[in-house]
This record gives sequence, structure tokens and C-alpha cells, in this order.
Amino acid sequence: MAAELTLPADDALQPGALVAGPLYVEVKKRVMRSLMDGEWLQSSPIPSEAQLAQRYAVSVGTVRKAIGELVAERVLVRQPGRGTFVASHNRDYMLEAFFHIVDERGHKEFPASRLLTFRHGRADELSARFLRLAKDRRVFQFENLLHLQGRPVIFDRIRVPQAVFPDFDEGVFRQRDMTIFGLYQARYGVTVTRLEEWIRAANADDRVARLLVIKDDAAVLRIDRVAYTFDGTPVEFRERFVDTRSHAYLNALGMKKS
Amino acid sequence: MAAELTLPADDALQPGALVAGPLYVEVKKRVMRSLMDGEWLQSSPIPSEAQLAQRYAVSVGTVRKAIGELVAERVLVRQPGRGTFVASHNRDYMLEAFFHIVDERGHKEFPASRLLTFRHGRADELSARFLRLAKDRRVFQFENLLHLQGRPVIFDRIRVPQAVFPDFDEGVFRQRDMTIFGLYQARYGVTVTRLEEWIRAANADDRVARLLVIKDDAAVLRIDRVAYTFDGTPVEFRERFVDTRSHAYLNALGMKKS
DNA sequence: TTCGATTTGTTCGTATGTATT
DNA sequence: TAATACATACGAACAAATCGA
Repeated sequence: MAAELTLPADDALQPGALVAGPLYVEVKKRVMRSLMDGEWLQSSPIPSEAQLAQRYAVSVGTVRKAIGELVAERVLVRQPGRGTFVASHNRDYMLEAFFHIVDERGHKEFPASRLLTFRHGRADELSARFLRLAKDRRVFQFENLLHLQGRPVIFDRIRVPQAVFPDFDEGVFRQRDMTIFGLYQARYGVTVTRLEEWIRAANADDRVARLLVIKDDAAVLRIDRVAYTFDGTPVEFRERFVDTRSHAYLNALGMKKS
Repeated sequence: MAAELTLPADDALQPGALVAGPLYVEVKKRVMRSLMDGEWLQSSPIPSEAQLAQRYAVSVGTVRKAIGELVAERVLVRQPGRGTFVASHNRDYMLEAFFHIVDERGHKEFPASRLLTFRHGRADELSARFLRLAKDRRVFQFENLLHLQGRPVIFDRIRVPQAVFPDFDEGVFRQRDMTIFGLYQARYGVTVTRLEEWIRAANADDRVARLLVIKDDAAVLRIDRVAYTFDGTPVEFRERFVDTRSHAYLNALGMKKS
């Protein structure tokens, strides 16, 4: 009989197969693996639930449970009648999922971004720790000033490992017409699914004070933020300074659906 | 035949009943109503899924979907083999669900609490706005100093409406052997399910500086926090000041299960 | 210790509804 | 209109955890 040379590996789960936990967890893992391997592009839907059920030889309900968890984790997005897609880091998604700075009334606004500096360098102590890199590995470092309501409110110092974004470049960054995470996703196949933000109060140094147009030593929010992919690899470290005189970091716990 | 005199109203959903959206949403609403009305005590399990299915005349799967959402919103907790319970605000739950202050290594610790002041008063502008009260409604105000690793790190100024906690009292507060939210729940049937935290940088005033043992005007985290019940009623407003020299507010987005 | 009853967890299959193309 | 895909709802069976007799 003919060998199926170039088809994806047969993922069928045999009835007696030795899967440790529940079946849907195994299905979830395999879906994640396909995601990481880039088998499914970000622009088109992943296979339908019926197709996945056939591929893994499980019921549709089991696939739905697996997909449902990935949707809850904001890795996938379901669209009734259309299909299921990899979450795309467009502006709306970014605002809703990852951006927490609001004005006095609690309203969010997409920030206007201005690149200040861009340089090649090596990981310092702080970024090496957060990015889990050896101390002197190559990184790109760039600084970004974000405006809200026409005024500078947020100053970002960002570091990303060269190993993850090989041909990263000032031109690449400036010419993007999407969010930074959108660029990571579209150009490097790196989808950020998890953030960790360490928030402290700090005093603005000369540079931060000048950029945010506040007094020297003024109290600012300092946020050390790490972004992770599917598999838990840290892909970006960001030091963020926020002028909270007319803005705040809003965190809502135990979200309301109804 | 004998009338079932004291049983709860017949909640059966007739096949042709006019429910606006999906059935499981209607079931969820009714379960929440029973929760708010205090029909199910916090110490014993709510009716089993099979019983609820019968009560509402829907399938077990539909009940499971409704309960599942309430579990995701941390209102209920499922325990295999035992039953489903109202989330109890014990120390572990509080730490895991609502407490975000960690040490340098990211570890959480249950804070030691010391009550500083307790008085009757009337809502000022800020608390009236956050608690959605008229300006001069009666409130209880108390101040609490929290220690971590033996040192004062957090200073709380808390205000709660007298209307919600009628017989609140310094003695009641001091004699509790549980978390503050646990007290709200056990004594007043008020279960907090949602928080909103507005985080800013501020300078410590005299009092805050003295209590946290830091320099006058030192940069501290200031958190304005509102706690809500099931039905969206705000029940507590808390101004919190945090010394972030050796601690941080840690926010993790897009949580990791596996 | 064992056993049986209860409760939630997982998996299957099927049918129907709704949204999109 | 028809086909496709996700959403809802039902029912059934077995597994795993818990608890008390």
C-alpha cells in the first residue's frame, strides 16, 4: 500500500494508548504542539472541531473541552460560523488583554508610540535573570515613549533576546503597522500568551523625569514585565515607568461576564 | 395528595418557557439568586448536579455548564466526591485569589494584622463615589497595619457602609479568627467575588511614613480598591499604601494551568 | 478494612440552533 | 439557498474521589 509520505503524522489516539491523564489534556497538548510548530498559520482557521476529532480519534466533545481551555487562556479565539483562530495581537486584543493603564474615569485608549533609541547590546544582570539568559548573551534594547491624550505618560525600556528575533532591526520596528506583540507574531511566529508584571513605586531619575515632563525624583510607577510564549519561554523584558498623576494601573479580579 | 408546604418554589423550566438566551445562563442566574438569598449555607454543599438538574428540569450537562462558569468566576468550588461549595474566604483562598503583594522572590505570605483605629463616621467624597453612597451616609472606618516578614509593609484605611454591616464594631473585628472577607461572609452573609484595584505611585505623608518606617515623602504604592458582591454591590473601599522597597505587587496575566 | 452509596470528572454520541459564507 | 462551523442541549456510561456503615 502507498505510504503517506508528506502528510502530518497520524495523531490518532488508540483506545488502549497510555495517556497519563484525561484525554482532553492530551488533545490540548497536541494542539499546542501544532501551534508552536507553526503548523497552523495565524491568518486562517485551525481545523474544525469535527476534523480534529477525526484526526485524534476522539469525540467532538473532547475536542471542544480542549479547545475551550485554550480559548479561556486566550491562546485561541472562536468565531461561530467561521472557525477557530490563533489569537491575533491586533490593537483591540492588546488593549483588552494586556493593557492596564486607564485615565481617571477608567477608560482605555490606544497609546501613540515614539521610538527613542535602538541598540544592540548584551544582557545585563536584570534582563538576564528575567529572560533566563546567560549574562552576556546578545539582546536588542530599545526605548519607547507612549503618549496618552497627547501627553507622554509611559516610558518603556525593552529588551528582547537576539536568539528569538534574529534579524530584528530599527527599520523593522519603525516600519511595523501593528502592535509590538503583533510584530513578534507576524514576523517571528512568536505569540505572547502570558505576562508577569512586578509593580513598585519608584522615584523618577533625570531621564525619566525629563521624558515624562515631571519633577526630578517624582513618584512614578515602575513595572518590570516579562512576556512568555506558549511553552513558557520568556521572550521580552520591559521596564516601564508610568506617570500616575492622571492615569492609573487598573486591575480587575474575578471578572464579570453577565 | 399532600401539598409540599415548605419546599422551595418549583423552579422547573417548562419546555416552552420564554427564556431569553441559552438555558444554562438561566440556570446560572437562578443559582446565583439562591446564593444571594442565602438559601445555601457556606458550610454545606449546594445540591448535587443531579438534584439541580431535576429541580430545574434540565439535563445534568446544562447544570454542569452553569456551575462551571460560577467555578471559573471563583464563586463556587467543586470538590470531587464531596460536592460543590460556596467559595469560603479562608486564608489560603484569600492569598491565592485576592492578595498580590509578594517578596523579592515572588513568594506570598499571610500578613500579620494590627488594628490601629476604629470609628463611626460618614462617607467622604472618595468613599461615597467608590461605594456608590450618598455623601453623608454612615460608614465604619478602620485602619489596619499589615506586617510581612516581621516588618510593617502595608497600611490600610478601610471603609464599609453601615447599611451592609449593621452591627459592625471594634470588638467584632478584633475577635474574629479569620480573614476580613471571611468575617463579612460568616457574620453578614456577604461574599466578595470581585475586586477593582486602582494602582498609583504616591508620596508617603507623615502618618504613612511613620507607620511604614520610611522617609517622609518616600515613594509608595497607593492602591484604591473596591470590593463587590455577586450582584455588583460595592461593599468595601480600601485605601492601601505599600512600601515596595522589598516587596512588589505581582500581577500574572493569562494564567498557566499545565 | 472493606464495601457501597454519593458526587463530581471524563468521554461518548446525537440532535438541533445560530452565525457565516 | 446550501454548506460549514461553532453553540447549546440531551442522555448515557464509566471512572475517581469521598465518606460512612
